[in-house]
Amino acid sequence: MKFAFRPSKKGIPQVLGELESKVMKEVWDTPGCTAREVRDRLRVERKIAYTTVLTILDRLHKKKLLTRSRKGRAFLYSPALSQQEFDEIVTRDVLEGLLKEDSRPILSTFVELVSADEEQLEELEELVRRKRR
Amino acid sequence: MKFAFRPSKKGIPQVLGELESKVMKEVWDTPGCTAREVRDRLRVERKIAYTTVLTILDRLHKKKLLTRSRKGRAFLYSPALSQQEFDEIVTRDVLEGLLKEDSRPILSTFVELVSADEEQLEELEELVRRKRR
DNA sequence: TTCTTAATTCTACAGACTGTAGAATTTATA
DNA sequence: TATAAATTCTACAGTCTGTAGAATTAAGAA
Repeated sequence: MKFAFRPSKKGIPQVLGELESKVMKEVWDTPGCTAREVRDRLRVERKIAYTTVLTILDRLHKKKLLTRSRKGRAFLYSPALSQQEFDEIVTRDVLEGLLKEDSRPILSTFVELVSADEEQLEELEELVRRKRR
Repeated sequence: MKFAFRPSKKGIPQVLGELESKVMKEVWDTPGCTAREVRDRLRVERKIAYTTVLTILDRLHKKKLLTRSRKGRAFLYSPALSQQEFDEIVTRDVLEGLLKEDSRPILSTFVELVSADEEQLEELEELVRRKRR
């Protein structure tokens, strides 16, 4: 996958557009759904054209985030990855991207941020300990 | 600052465009330089119009990455931040962005990636130890 | 088989970001 | 005050995302 990570956003929109994110969420909630189903569920929130949803589904499919199969004349869309897998890949790519640089300042900034929460720091310590045996 | 981080790139272009990155580098190398100087130095590599360089300098100034003052009829451009400061902010923002999510998987992915290099892992261990007392 | 209609595909435009650069305008100084 | 240098203005292209109408395709009904 090749994406831009927007630190200022929260959740999936750090990586996908707002509407793309909503559509992904619908498909994660209901794998194997049709465009019409997605559109109907988005419609609850606000007015949106059916073809807009189709375009987004198609773009997510081109990005290989959705798979699809035919049922009658409609497509059934499913996630290519679970949200956990997706999150994992994003985290990995972003961290690898950061660690391309001199790792010293990254390590220290990371530890500093993690230290803001005592439990997080303990968790980190434990993880390091386990690796270090 | 508000930026998108592109993990697939390397260095400053993870955050700025290619040309913007080159221009920043020139200004970091020679604080207080003029547009003409930057253009002349970029010219060594490839053909580029003077106004293109001006546009980029102006955009970087609008992004508050460059400051400028007048000298005669020309502007002198200087970095608003050292490259170290810039890198630090990027690292911080990206890590904070990641840590908005459930931190457990991020911690473990981080430790996993860092473990690929024994020295990095030791460094991390030391940093954690220091925080922990 | 042909028709109806749901569904898809095609096309397009807008706004943000980046690269690119000519044209018009301003201004320092000879 | 004229001129050359510098800036500002404007604009277009390509990418990404949001938006949606128009045209086309094809499943299922008659």
